[in-house]
Amino acid sequence: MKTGELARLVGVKVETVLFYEKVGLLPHPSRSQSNYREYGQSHVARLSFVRRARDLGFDLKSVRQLLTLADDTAQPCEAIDAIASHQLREVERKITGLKALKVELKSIVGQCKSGKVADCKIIEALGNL
Amino acid sequence: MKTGELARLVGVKVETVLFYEKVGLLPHPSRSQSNYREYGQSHVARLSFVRRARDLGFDLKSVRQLLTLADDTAQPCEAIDAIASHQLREVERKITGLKALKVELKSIVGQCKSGKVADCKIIEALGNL
DNA sequence: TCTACACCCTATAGTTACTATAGGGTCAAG
DNA sequence: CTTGACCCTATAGTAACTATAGGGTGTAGA
Repeated sequence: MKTGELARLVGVKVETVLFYEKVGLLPHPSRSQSNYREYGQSHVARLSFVRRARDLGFDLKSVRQLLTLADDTAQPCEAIDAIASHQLREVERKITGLKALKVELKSIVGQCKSGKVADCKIIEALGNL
Repeated sequence: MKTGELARLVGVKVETVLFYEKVGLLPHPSRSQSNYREYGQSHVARLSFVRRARDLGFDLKSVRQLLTLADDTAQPCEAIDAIASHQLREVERKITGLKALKVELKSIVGQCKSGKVADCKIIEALGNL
């Protein structure tokens, strides 16, 4: 299949497919006479892997590591687990941060709907502290 | 005070101060004979406001809007409230997404610490689905 | 007085993970 | 035979800084 079909199949944009190829996450496919890329099932699998990892919040560097590790099937998978664990901790850290943020925003919002900016609690909260 | 002192005072890098000036979030300060920037209390307040808003997750566009609105103290502050409410909804949306992520990552992590990559549940989970 | 060092200046490039644009070729249908 | 949907490459833009290069300034110690 060509680029557009692969992209549709996996649910990414054509440009993203090209981008992943450029940065080495997707192998260079063979080309047709007219220089069109020709992808097979292995490319579908690889691209899906990348997307799924990205959706789980792994950055491209981690995805690259995971792909490298995944290709060496005889190795123990502690390194893979370490990357995933790290990612889990990162997600937990982000949630904690955002929850604190939410509390602060909640205490601000709705405080001065009918007031003038001069007495706005939001501006006050941002100005002080 | 000069750039380094302002930066230290508010807890940002010198480069960030210069960046905020360049993009119009901080007004151009006056200059000394030797062309050094000279900041006063108003700059400290403005920079603190920007940082605090950024820490609450507002993007620079929103910060710009808030600053513009804050400068017109006679206006009703509904517009300000709207921006903050939107930000609150965004934060809640992100938390929801990250929580789902966390559940998935948790179900993966620790599944195959002592196995080989060939049987790695993490790689499996990323490959399928 | 010299000079070392911390600080200031400008302008430009790099970061992440794409997304968009420009300026072209290819291919099947009407 | 031309319109439209698709493909190609290369380059620039996005957010919000961060880092670098290549220079000037100001002051404290030898």
